[in-house]
Amino acid sequence: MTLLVIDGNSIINRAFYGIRALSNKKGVFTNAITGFMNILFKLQNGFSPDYTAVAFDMRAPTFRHKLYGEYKGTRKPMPEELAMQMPYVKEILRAMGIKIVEKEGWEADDILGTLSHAAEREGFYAVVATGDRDSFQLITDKVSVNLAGNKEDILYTPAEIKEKYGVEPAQMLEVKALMGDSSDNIPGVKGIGEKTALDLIQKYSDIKSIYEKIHELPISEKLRQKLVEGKESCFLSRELGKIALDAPVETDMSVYVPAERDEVRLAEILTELEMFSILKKLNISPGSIKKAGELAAEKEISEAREKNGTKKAELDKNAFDIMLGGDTLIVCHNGELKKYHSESDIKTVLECDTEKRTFDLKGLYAYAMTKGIEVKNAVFDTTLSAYLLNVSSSDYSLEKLCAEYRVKAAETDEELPQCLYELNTRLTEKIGSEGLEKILSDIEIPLAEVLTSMEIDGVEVDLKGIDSFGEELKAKIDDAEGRIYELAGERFNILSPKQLGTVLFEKLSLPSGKKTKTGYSTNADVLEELMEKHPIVPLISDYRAFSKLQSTYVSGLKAAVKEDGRIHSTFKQTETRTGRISSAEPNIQNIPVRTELGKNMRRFFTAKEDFMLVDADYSQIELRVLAHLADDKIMREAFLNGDDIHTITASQVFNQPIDWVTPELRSRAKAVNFGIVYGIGAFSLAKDIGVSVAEAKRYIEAYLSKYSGVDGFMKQTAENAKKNLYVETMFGRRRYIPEINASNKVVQAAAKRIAMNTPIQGTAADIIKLAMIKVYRRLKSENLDARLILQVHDELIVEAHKSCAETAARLLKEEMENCVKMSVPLTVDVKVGKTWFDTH
DNA sequence: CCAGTCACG
DNA sequence: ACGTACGTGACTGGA
Repeated sequence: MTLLVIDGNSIINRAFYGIRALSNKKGVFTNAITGFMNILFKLQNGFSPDYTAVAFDMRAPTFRHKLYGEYKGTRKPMPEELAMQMPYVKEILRAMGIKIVEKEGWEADDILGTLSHAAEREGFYAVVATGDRDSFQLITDKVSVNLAGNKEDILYTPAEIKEKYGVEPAQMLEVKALMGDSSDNIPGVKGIGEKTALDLIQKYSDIKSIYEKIHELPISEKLRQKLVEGKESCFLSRELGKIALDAPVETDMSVYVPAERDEVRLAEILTELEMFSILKKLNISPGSIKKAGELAAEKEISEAREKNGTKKAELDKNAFDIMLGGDTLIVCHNGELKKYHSESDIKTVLECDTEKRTFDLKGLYAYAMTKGIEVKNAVFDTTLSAYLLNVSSSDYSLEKLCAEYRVKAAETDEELPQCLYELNTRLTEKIGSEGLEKILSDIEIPLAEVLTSMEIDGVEVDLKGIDSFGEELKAKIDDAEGRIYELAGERFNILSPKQLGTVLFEKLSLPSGKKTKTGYSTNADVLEELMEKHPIVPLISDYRAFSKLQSTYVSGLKAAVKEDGRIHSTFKQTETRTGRISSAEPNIQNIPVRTELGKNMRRFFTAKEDFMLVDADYSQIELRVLAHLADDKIMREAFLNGDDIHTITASQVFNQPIDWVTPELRSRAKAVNFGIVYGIGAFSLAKDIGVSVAEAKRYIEAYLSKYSGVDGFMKQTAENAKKNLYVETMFGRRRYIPEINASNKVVQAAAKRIAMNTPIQGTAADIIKLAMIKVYRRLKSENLDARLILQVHDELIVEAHKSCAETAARLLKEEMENCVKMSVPLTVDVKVGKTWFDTH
């Protein structure tokens, strides 16, 4: 028979600090709960205990704790993010039927001691699971300690302790009496550390024996003096460190046999916490999950309806719920599922007038477009809706969504129609109650078609050109490499930050500034500081730049070219938290442009024969969005006048007439403008433009006092975020930011910056998405031999036949500038060229 | 698989 | 005293 007794506080504490912050959408943190549950599973699987108990601290001002108070009273209070997780852990344990043991005035440690001791008396084995080593004194032949959450997953037995510390487990208390424990505020003997303490106890067994013959011991006079002076503290420490074996808790083991678990309750709590992986590990029956889902959904829906005055969604039963599985089209209709395999059948279904609710619309378009099939009347998409409802998720699989929206997941094809219908109903309701219908129907759904078309078209690349550029780079890399080895006096891997750090900061003794978690920082900022200090530094900087170009761009792009001589990047529609689209395999949105050398890469992105590239980019779209959202008088005026915004900002911030603004001042003002958009901090601004932090602080203050609309907008946005736990773009796209109320100041400050930046970046993203849809449609309706092929956040690229390139250019500018009405004009610069390089 | 680095808007 | 601007994706080295 085995008893598992867990130190709840200690394990939860470990989990909290060991796992990065996780939270559900409502801002309940879940990292400690998740960590605790995983450790609990591991312990249950590892030891298959017959009895289980979880102990928690309950400190109260009893006599014993008044004694403690002097020492332990100084312990930091539990952070709010951790405290809020405690009741959930307890509730989960109760639902699992696991006994919680706590007693006013007693610490978890004492309960561990008492229960393990009681188990031993019965002749049982006991495993004590805790995060700290205090409990080693409890170890006996029958009681072992598992240091849960530790890397080395050792089960500590008397033999282990003896081997590791050279003393008996019971003597660990004696050791502690000497060395103390700073984390527990146990003083020990001043000046004695672990080594001396272990040595003394190994030789003399316990503190009593030591002090009995303290004057005869063959030890240094210095040590003797320390011991004599620390005598009182030593005996007190022993008392403080001693774990009780007689706490007044139930010691009849039969109480700790787990009771039957309440599956519905478990499912309820875990779905509320959005802890689906744990839910899965518990193997809860689908019936219970469904029941819990119904209960929770009912509650949530009625709450949402009450708040928004909306009524229950009734989805059209005649519409199709559609999914693509490989080359098979799965169509659910009125509870029935049909599969279509032949292209002509699929064409008939997709092109019929019946309304369609899809799952992964872009995927469906990808299939359809390549076969010349249209998708008619797509009115709803599961994936896109789920994205709009929670832009921060990284998994929009059907399985995950069913769990998140409390719909019973389909285990067989027969159940799929029900599942999709219910899931889509839930999503439709939420889209409605959060005001996201427009953004779904007018932006994301039509955009899916545009993105698919762009992916299919791709962009032509000049392979020969890339190759010869690669040759040039190779020569530069080899040359730099040779010189670096020469200056360093050895060969090493220059791309290894670790090896490079050793060479720069140890061998060459250059002043090392910043450090990273793993060693010296060697990033571009650090190298910049060292530029003049040693001739090897600029070479390393060059070597890095050449290698980056070679590996990511030359080799990377070459590998991505398909048989048609074009690159077909994937545009991801549900990836970013701000509403931007992202590009991958290869990423086409980070092709070099800022350096002369890197810019050359753009020569290899070219229009096909007889075609031209038409490149149109928004000018300062984010600042214009800010001027509009903040309704800032001065900033709006500047854009309405067509003034240079950075010059105006310089004139405002530095209090200079416009004509007196030097390039240097303009450049600083530009950095301030960027900083404002990102949610500025004086430290970073100072670093960016190379002035003192005090100076940077003055700039920001001046900025916000001149642009008072911006100041008000930022304050209002942060306030709204705190109240709602989300922020919105001009079009209502939402991002939840639960961390906005974090007690950790650093976390909260970061959340605040996100809150201020997201409406700006997100609105700009909404605008260009609208522009893409308009441009796509117009190119089509006007029958131009021109296609939208690339998007780089504020820039659209069209490949147009040379005969209509100028027409396409005018069309692009017109659609982009007029796609939304704002209180400031949007302006677009367009250029036509054979290659991407030529259009800049 | 993560950390560090660096390319873009 | 601490950590320090928003949003991405790809590559390399090294545990």
